[in-house]
Amino acid sequence: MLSREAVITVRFVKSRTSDASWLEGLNDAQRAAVVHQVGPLLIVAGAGTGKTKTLACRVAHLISAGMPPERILLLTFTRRAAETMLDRAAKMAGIGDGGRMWGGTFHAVANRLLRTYGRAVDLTPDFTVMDESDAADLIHLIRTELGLGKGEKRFPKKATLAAIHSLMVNSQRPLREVLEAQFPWCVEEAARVREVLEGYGRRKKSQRLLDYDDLLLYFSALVSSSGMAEKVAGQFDQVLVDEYQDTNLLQAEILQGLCGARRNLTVVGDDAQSIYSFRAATIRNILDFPKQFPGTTVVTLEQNYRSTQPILAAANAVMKPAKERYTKELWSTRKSNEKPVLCTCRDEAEQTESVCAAVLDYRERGIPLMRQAVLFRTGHHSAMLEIELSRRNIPFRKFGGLKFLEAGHIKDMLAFLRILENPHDEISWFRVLQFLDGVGPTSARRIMAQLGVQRGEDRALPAPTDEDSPMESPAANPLTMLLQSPPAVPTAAKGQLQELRQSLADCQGVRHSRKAASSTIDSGERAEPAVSVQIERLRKFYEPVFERLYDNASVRARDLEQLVQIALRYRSRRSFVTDLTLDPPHSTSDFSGPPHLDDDYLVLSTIHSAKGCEWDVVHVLHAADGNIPSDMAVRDEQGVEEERRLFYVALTRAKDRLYVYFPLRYYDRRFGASDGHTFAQLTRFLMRPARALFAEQIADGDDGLAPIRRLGADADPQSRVRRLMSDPRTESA
DNA sequence: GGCATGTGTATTTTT
DNA sequence: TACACATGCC
Repeated sequence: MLSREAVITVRFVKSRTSDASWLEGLNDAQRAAVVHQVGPLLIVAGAGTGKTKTLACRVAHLISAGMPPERILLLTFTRRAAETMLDRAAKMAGIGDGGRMWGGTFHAVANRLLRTYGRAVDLTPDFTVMDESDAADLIHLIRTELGLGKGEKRFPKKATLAAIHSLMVNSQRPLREVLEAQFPWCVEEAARVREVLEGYGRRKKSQRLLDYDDLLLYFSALVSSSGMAEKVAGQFDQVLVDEYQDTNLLQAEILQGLCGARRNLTVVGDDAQSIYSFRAATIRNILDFPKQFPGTTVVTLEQNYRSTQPILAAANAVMKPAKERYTKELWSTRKSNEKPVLCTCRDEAEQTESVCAAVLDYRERGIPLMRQAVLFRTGHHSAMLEIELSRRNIPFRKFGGLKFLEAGHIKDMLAFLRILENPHDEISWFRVLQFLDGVGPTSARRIMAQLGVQRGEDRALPAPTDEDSPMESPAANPLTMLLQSPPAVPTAAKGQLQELRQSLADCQGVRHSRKAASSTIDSGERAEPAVSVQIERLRKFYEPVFERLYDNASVRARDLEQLVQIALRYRSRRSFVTDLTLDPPHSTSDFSGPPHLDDDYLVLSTIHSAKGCEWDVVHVLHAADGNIPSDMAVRDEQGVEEERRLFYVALTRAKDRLYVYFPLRYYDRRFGASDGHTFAQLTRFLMRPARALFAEQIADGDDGLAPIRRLGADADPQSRVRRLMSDPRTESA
């Protein structure tokens, strides 16, 4: 897996030695940020202004000044970003193990701290972390139990309920307010929504499940609890936060607790790139930072090292009408005569055609696919392009959109592992039991009750006393129950049940149906086979189920292989399962043939996932109103403003060349199947004067891309010759 | 009653 | 594509 910023890292490290000469490579503003001494620091870093470099240098500087690496905490948006930065800093500072520094997402750091200090906030260290869809599934379970959704009125669906809950927690606003603001059609049902969510809270607690929001919630509790705050906060002398514009209120609260009175806090961000309000991120965090942390030093980085001046001019023009922001005007010394291109196409097919042609053309001209990217608002915007790319044997990887982890078969496999990890995990049982023939929701519930999956909800967790938590007696463990005294199942499933029990037992490293040791130690500690081995064993049971369940089983089987590959890197099942939910692989290469990682490939990405990345050539698809801005987001001004920033993020990913495509007609699935074509309007963000900064092309005309398009045609003699000469392996990879 | 199966439909962005 | 919902089968 290639780091998005790997290129920069290598280049930088090679040209610098490990003494402090790296300070010389900085401009004045960057240097000021790097050498800042104590107290809160806000670095307002425009797109491409060397933010990563500055942050890494600052860490290196701190270390050179004598700060022990393990007393530095770097919070980032993705784990990869943390790794990249710490790695760079370690090399600059000339220390071998950057591993001693703390780095990761808020969620990952929360997980790590809570495994150690969780007891202080009434949490046993053996909790499992659920992802968003697990949360939705658990909510669904409660929703049906309460008989909701059967009434004559429609009741919010599980995903909606999960979203409501998450927004409420992360924005720390009361339920009613959240409903009124974001889910007005659910206001009437407020009482029942509350009922479901309360049940959800109780269930999580009794089953030791934490969702993403809980991680932050408990983290916050930890750093504000009277006993632990000192201890936890006292571990760190300096806290640095990247992408601060995309943090939420809860995260700001955590920082308050974490930095305590010392307030040695550095935050970096760009208010113009705040694009995660749907996850309750609030632009207020960065705008109000100086108020929240009095005595803040503000440093603004405005020199852009990434893009050519014409690209920046266009991006700035798009941003100009934005209302509240830190004013900054990005500038670059990278001159160019090439304006960004606005390419009007007849329809999506022509857009696809144009992109393919341009991509291939640039490749011919020496820009590898890797240094080009296609960006779009939503995952399915690239559907047609993906088909065309595979038809033409152009390898690509897609970031964002449907994730590996969300695929049903991956969730299936994880469900087994999670039962082994936490035998009270209700959603996993519910999923697994229904693999048995003739077992549906009702039977699954019955069996779960029989096994005692659901602990009494009122029963408190074991008091946080001494080291090893006094687990319930082995007999009360649902997994042990299953192995010792199999529950009644439909006759058709008898054999399957036997297989299931055997597979699970094999993973435990404990002999089937033998009296479990009376030890009170966590059963996971007993000589458990490697995770990859466990997966292989579970497949014995799962394989037939899998083939019955999914009609494209052969394609999906590859993913299971990949899961095994990932598992090989992990020592324990717990860290594997946790890591996978906390830092899921987020690319798919399903359609582009077998993944040769060293091969050149084109990057397709949602704009959200493109954050922090850069490419020589960037193609932005579907720049039509309704797509950008998404018509889901245009109800209020804030929504539109966020879409503006999103578009800005897309434009500022480009270093040398930028293409924005505008298909005149697009297919809108909402309007029937026969002829759902809609005539589109150009995105409102490219009205005058921004539009004037683009060179306009008509894809279909005799000018513009016509010469480029010819290259793609088989009939073109030149391309036929080229094809004959080129290496077949790279050509058809 | 509960399960398998088929049909229609609605799909933002993600730690 | 996956999910909610309706229908027919054990």
